[in-house]
Amino acid sequence: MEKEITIYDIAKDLGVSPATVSRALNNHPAVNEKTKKKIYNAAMEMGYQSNVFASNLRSKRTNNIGVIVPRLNSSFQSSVLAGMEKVANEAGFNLIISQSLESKDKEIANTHSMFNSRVDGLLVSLASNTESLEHFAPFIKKKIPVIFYDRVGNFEEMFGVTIDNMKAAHQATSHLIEQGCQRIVHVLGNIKVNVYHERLKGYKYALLDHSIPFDENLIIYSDLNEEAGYDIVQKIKSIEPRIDGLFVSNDACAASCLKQLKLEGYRIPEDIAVVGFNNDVISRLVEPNITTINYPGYEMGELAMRNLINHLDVNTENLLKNTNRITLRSELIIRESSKRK
Amino acid sequence: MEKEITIYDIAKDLGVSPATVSRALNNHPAVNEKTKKKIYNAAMEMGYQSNVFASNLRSKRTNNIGVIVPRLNSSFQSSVLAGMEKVANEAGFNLIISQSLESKDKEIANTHSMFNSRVDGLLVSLASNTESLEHFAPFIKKKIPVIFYDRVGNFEEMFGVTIDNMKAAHQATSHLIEQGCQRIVHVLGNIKVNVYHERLKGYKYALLDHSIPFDENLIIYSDLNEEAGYDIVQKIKSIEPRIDGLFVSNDACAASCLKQLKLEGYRIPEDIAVVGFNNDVISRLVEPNITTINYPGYEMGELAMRNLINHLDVNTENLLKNTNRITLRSELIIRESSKRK
DNA sequence: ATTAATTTTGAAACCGATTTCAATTTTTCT
DNA sequence: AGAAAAATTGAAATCGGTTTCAAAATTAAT
Repeated sequence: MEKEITIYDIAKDLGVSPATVSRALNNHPAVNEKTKKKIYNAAMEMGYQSNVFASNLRSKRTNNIGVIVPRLNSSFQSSVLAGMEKVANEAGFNLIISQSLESKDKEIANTHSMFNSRVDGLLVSLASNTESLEHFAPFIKKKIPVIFYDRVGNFEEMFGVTIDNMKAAHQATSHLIEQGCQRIVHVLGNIKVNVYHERLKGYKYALLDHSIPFDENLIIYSDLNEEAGYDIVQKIKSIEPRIDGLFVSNDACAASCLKQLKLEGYRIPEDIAVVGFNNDVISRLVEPNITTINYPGYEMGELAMRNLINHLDVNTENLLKNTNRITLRSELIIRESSKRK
Repeated sequence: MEKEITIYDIAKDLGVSPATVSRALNNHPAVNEKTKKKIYNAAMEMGYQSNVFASNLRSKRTNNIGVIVPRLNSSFQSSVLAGMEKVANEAGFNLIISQSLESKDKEIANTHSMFNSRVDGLLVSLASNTESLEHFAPFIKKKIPVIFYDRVGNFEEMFGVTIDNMKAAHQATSHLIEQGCQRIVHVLGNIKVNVYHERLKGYKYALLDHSIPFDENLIIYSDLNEEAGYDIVQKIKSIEPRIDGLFVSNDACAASCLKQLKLEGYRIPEDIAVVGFNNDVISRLVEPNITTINYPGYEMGELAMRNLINHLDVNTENLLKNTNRITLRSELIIRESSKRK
């Protein structure tokens, strides 16, 4: 075990006090420029490395920010993380990332673990079966900021960064109606998740606005993965009267449906017009290209992180009250899968 | 600011010494079971939370493991991270993740930052322009284990978890040859990256083994993103004599090429047989399905992390010498894009 | 009952940087 | 030059667990 260089070593070497060394290295104004230079150089030469533990112990800060995502291996989530990492890195924070794997219990465990490792702030996209936010209470009590993004839950009290899912779904559905669709199937995930809950609402309102009756049979619940297409299309085939529009809450799943529909001989968009969600790479690569909602994951990550970091400055306590929910702009991108001339 | 409960508070409350409290909470054998119970309960009731800073300061461990990836928003990397997170979480470690964005300089900065935050170990997939491993020297000197995965560089000294890229490329190329291809284009990324370097070798050897001359014109360098298809196909069109096989080092890019080739009127696989790499979701969703190499990202993450954690136990120093490079099994998955009856 | 062996416990040093408060040095002003 | 003000510096306490070493308490052995 090598002996580490401490500020005491530097102090002894230069015949000054550890206090001065500490101040110099933190660029404290109350230390003479010459002494500073001297200390910098000595620290350099001796290969000094600040001991974060000791420093954290006093400052009570880790410069670590926790992120809890439902799944790491999701195209959307990894864009979000990329955006977060960029902002955090530039601001000198580290990212501690863990995944809940869509399990409430694992989310709770992760939350505890983040709390114990004393992250300075927490960013969370909720698991699909999370029913309460109790497990975040310790953070609130200690005034450690917690910001939710995307999966913000149906809880009013919390900060969150989302898109307007209702509006987006309304747009998507309206678009299908404008293309002549009258019987539109909506495929979505667990209704407990705000994201799907709101999209369903948007779907319903769009029907209402165009005087199309809502039909419960046209709602299909799914885990939305890339293999779900088969089952979904089987269900679709059995629906009477025939459907002519399909709005899937996720591009990978939409692509899977598209493939299966083509296998079954449906023409897209003539027989069934299809709209996805997310604007994943995949929506641009399958044939026909899938009309989708552009869902700005990277920006969402940047914004959520920037917001969190703002909360960390003690001076900006008022921000806490002013910013309750931030809504990012999303947009419908019309492509071949739904465009009827 | 709330006063935090410390072991001193508990000690005073129960009339024992802080030392005993510390030992009890760490389940040290040299403390009476009854006292332990008593202390556990008191700690519970008082809402005690261990202060990691103080604890780290002595133990010199953070329980944080650093991961540096080229990009977070990559389907492959996020699978790897998912695997790593699972193993780390189960073993009680946190993951600190940062991305190099394929920049050597950012990688160096991230490495420094990880070192300063005193991670217990480091997992790295190198940026494409990294030319030396100097920046990891401080880790080596302090005996902090560093393990590379996937992008391990062309450096012999290092531990690493990879697949046998040469063999995989050999298999892919041989398969195309067996389907009757004679003029096979290989699309790959920066040759400095071991992954592409080795795949090119595999491609060449496969040609050699089937007595097909190597033609420099059939090698196309690309950044392999999902929009690269257009340029690649333009190049392909200009190649004389015509090509009849295409081996792309990445599924997203292969899909992009596939789409573009179809737009240009090529029949797949009759005119050009296509093989990708990675077995990304996308390879199963485009039409025709893309023949590809199954690249076990999740397992690679698990394995790399398990390996790193092993290195952390001081008793297993011998492991260091025994394990130099771990090679994961990969396999060719034959699908319609290359299957000629 | 006495001694030896074993368990438990506590006092105090320690990890390394930060910070308060007072002391010292330097600069400025009459 | 002498006093007052400003700029630097240092001693020592502090953050909260962990650990060493020795003392005290308990159990086992003779």
